[in-house]
Amino acid sequence: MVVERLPLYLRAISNLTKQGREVISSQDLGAELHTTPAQIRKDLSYFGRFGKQGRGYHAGRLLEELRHILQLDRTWNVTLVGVGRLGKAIISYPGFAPQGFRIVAAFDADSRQVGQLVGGLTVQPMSELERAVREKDVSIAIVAVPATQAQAVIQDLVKLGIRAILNYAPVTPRVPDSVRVKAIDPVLTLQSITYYLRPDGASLAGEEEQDERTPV
Amino acid sequence: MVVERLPLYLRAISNLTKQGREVISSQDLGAELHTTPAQIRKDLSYFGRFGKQGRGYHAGRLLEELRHILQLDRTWNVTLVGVGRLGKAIISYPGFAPQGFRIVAAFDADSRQVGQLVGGLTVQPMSELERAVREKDVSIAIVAVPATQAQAVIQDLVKLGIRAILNYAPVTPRVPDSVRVKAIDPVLTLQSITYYLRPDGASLAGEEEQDERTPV
DNA sequence: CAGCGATTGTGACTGTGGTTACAATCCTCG
DNA sequence: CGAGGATTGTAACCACAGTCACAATCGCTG
Ligand SMILES: NC(=O)c1ccc[n+]([C@@H]2O[C@H](COP(=O)([O-])OP(=O)(O)OC[C@H]3O[C@@H](n4cnc5c(N)ncnc54)[C@H](O)[C@@H]3O)[C@@H](O)[C@H]2O)c1
Ligand SMILES: NC(=O)c1ccc[n+]([C@@H]2O[C@H](COP(=O)([O-])OP(=O)(O)OC[C@H]3O[C@@H](n4cnc5c(N)ncnc54)[C@H](O)[C@@H]3O)[C@@H](O)[C@H]2O)c1
Repeated sequence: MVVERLPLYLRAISNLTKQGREVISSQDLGAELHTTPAQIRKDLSYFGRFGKQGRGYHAGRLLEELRHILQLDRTWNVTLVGVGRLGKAIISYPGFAPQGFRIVAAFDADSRQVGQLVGGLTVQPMSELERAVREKDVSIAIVAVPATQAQAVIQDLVKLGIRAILNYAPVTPRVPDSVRVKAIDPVLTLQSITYYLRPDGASLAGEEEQDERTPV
Repeated sequence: MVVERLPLYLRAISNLTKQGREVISSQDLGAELHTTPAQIRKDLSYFGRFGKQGRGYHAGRLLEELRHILQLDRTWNVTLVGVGRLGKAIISYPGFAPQGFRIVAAFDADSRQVGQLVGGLTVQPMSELERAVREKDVSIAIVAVPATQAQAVIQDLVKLGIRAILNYAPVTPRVPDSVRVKAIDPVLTLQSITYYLRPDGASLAGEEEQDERTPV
């Protein structure tokens, strides 16, 4: 949970730095991210003491520390499997590289996709996957194949030694515990959002709006 | 947290149903979703008693109940703002409609995008946004504009009465408490994933691997 | 250099989410 | 129709993430 927030902090600090800020307080960060300063201090203190009382955190220093904690002080090679509509948007997304994630190879099972040049990369056939993972030291894969293919593709990736997967397919794949899988699924997200979209903003869940509990 | 899992249950039950299953136990669901049966029972019991001891849950019944809880027993009209590379992939994604999310209008500020036909929708100029939201009863918006524009666009959407936003832009926008915002950001996701990608799988965080706590 | 305002780091507390264990209940089958 | 196996629902328990409050510390200023 903490770890999921650190990238958010990273982004906020980065933004404030670009605005010329040198020193940043937990208040500043809290305001930027819409959370409480205490939360931020607690999170950071979990990894070390980076601030100065009465002053705040030195932006550059904190950036570096967070990058180090998250292992973002290096480059990560990423491979993409499934270069359909979504895959194409992902490849040509310029947001990965500046953060140290380089998509170094893209693969598709469809021969009509193979050979295409997308975002500076030539789409390769699946038969080349193994070599690429090995030679290019890839440890992260982005999966953007149809749901029916996802489990099989992911299984292959795991066999090749991939250690983390960003999965766009609407499935919950089975992987060894050693492999981290994170899913991105807009439908699931929308499906939970609607829960809160009640006319009155009322809640459900067993009528717990009765604050006086009637003892049996 | 519970609410975020329900869509997962929904999907799993739906899958099992398609495989012909009529009755589903918490075990089955747990196996499918890679969680514990107890977790699932607890979650469900929070909203009511849907199962039968010794048997399990009736798939159809449970599906309906979950849909009702999440307010998915209706159609939701959605609008998309920002029809760039990502926006185009989203519009033409066939996964929304079957779950009751209909993208009924798409908007872009760039006149070169306006008028284009994408996935059965004609891209409209921003000036038409207000009318569409009003006339088509849109309460959810998907935002896929550049980061620099996101806050402004979202502010406008909120003013028009949008109650939920699925935000793809890498910013944490400020919105009133009444508006739900969920972000989808693959970079943030990758940035937290790398934390766990240590060679040995070791953890960091103040060396808490010492299980014997030395009392002060 | 003392006093002051600001801000951190953290101990203590709180609440909530998750796990465990089991009584209650149900279906089936002989 | 009774026994047995299966499975739920939940009470009791546990753990931990988040909140609160404050002493400790810092830089600045006069
Ligand atoms: N388009 C979106 O906005 C969107 C959003 C969320 C999730 N998704 C999911 O992402 C995935 C891809 O979506 P899309 O719209 O790009 O679909 P798509 O059909 O356009 O692309 C899928 C690509 O995967 C390739 N493929 C199929 N089987 C393969 C295999 N075994 N190995 C390698 N490549 C294979 C296909 O040739 C195709 O190019 C789907 O699972 C979809 O549900 C898409
Ligand atoms: N492409 C991806 O895979 C991807 C992944 C994650 C996040 N994102 C984010 O999604 C957003 C869009 O990404 P993209 O790759 O589609 O970029 P893009 O530049 O291809 O598309 C952005 C679109 O938004 C339009 N736009 C700009 N300002 C606008 C405004 N004020 N109102 C309405 N429309 C406006 C532009 O005309 C353009 O068509 C960005 O914030 C990006 O960071 C993209």
